[in-house]
Amino acid sequence: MNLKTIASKAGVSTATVSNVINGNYHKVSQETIDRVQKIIREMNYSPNATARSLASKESRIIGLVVPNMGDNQAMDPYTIHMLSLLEQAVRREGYYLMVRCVDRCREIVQLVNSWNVDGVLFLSAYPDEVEEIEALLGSTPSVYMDTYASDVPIANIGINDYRGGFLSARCLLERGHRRIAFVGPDVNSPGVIQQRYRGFCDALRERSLGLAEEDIYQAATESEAGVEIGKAIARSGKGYTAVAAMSDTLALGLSLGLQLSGLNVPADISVIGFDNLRLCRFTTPALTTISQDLEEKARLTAMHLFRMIRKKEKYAVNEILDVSVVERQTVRRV
Amino acid sequence: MNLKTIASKAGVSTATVSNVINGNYHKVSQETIDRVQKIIREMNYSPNATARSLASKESRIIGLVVPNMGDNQAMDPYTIHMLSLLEQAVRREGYYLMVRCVDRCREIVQLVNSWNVDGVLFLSAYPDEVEEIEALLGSTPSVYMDTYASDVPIANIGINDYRGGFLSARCLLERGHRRIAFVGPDVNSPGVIQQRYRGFCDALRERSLGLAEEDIYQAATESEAGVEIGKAIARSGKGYTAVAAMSDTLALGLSLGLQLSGLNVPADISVIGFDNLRLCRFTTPALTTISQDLEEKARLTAMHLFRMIRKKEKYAVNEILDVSVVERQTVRRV
DNA sequence: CTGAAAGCGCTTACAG
DNA sequence: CTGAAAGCGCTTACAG
Repeated sequence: MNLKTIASKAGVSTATVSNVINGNYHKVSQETIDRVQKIIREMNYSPNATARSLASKESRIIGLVVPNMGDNQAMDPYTIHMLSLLEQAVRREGYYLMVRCVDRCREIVQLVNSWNVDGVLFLSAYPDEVEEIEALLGSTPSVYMDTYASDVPIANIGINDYRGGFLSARCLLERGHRRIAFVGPDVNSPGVIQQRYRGFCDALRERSLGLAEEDIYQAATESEAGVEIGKAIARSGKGYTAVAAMSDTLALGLSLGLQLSGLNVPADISVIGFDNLRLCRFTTPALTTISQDLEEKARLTAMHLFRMIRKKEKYAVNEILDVSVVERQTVRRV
Repeated sequence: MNLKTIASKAGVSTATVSNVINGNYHKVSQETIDRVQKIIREMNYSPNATARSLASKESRIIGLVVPNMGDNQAMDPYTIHMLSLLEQAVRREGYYLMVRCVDRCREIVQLVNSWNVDGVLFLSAYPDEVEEIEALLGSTPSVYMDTYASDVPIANIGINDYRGGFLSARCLLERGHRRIAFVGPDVNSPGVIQQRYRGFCDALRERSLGLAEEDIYQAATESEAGVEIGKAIARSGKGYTAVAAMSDTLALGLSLGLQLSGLNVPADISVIGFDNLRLCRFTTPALTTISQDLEEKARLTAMHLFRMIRKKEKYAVNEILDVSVVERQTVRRV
């Protein structure tokens, strides 16, 4: 059941069997190849990846780092959808996916050191930890998603968050909304949300409008948090006609909170989401949202990682995908 | 950066360092322990898992097998939610999670052989492949979810599917529905759906009703498939007053299909789902469904696996969790 | 084209 | 309590 067994059955050395297994055909005669392969098939042999990895310093493992995950946290639909797309991509290349949820990205040290991972994918990272992570990773290929780290040369695949925020506001403005609430995670820490926020404000500014401090409702991206905010908005007495949420999950929670407070969406108040998750189409009313192309994002991310692995060379790149408004039923004209 | 380095810095043998790392404290004096640990910390050393695994035949890797996944398929919300719960459980125990999506479960051979995984979790398996899988796995601990394989002694954590189906029908019957459509994957192959189907039929039978062949609509669990079925049901002219879907995702798609065809849920037709995914609460109208406790299911599954690992012994067990009706807004009284 | 041998970084009896 | 040494199952120069 190991190389040695195969080698002796075939009457060759382990080196030769190894060469056959690894496709180094130019080092082996055709008849030896055939004989060895036949025996491997007959014995249903599959090489021990652990030994292989130890000897070759490669592992065929891709580490997937899911950040912002405390001990008792489950993944949100966006994360989970992306995970599933990346798993597919990794599987197609014949690699293994090791998923690691962490609170902060630097907790991956062990994953990388221990398992000789061939590459690491970050579902997102904070700008201020990227430098440390890269130092840690050394020459191990890595690709980040949605990471704004202008000072460190990394491979990043993201979307045009600024424009997403801009379109979100413009969609509401064009439909006559003026009293708008903005709901999302912290707009003050650099990253995805801050960019969306800036775009959002700039669109308002074009119409000589602004976003007051009190019109910004801070919430994590889970739907549960959205419910509370929805209620708060309903009883705020601020006369909002629309709410812009920075994620679809948040938007769904918001809508529920608003409805529980007696407001009808969109008759009384409009809601716009962000991401265009699949479930947006299946709610009633269907959620109007800013669409990003998750499939393409996953595809590009995997593509760059495997290109680095094949080239045996890391490189920096910054691919920014476009976004667009998907109009459904939760934003009405006032 | 390896054991040897640490050993020489500490002036001891690699065996001693190894003992310290592995907590075999009874084999080492306290002062040696302290000295070695200090150096390990100073050098920020973390052992090579690959070498460790090769030497010890353990890996700290848990394989998670996600079945029914073709090459271009993404995971559905149920799968994905469960994955996230299991990842959490595995992480808490200090293990690594290797996710493997497969079409049929037997494709895991490589995973298991190659990586010396310490345990395998199956998100579900077909009864007819369980025996083969178990032969393959040998003494490697394994726990299945939602698997009906009465002839092979395995550890299985499931829910009372029969009762779930029964409750689904009874909920509709009690509210006066008589013309009911049943929507779900194949009821003819043994497993989860067949059990639900049987329970469903038995509840109808109690009222001297039955389910005609033509009232059974077969569909995969994705929402997209549901949309088409919803349309088909709307134009069937069969006068259904209610539809029972065997998954929430299917129910959401169904609702959309019905609405696109001009039927209002629940005014014109009622819908009941199955699973009680989180998103049921956030749709309008909120989905009435059969609830299963995913958290508990994940917890029990992980618990049994790690118990086997610690005991170094596989055992058979069949834990069946209860289900219940969660009434929301999609089923009305007629 | 083929094989003997060293080495990857650990763990684990075993002897002392 | 400690260490020398074999071994886990591969890969990879290197010599022939």
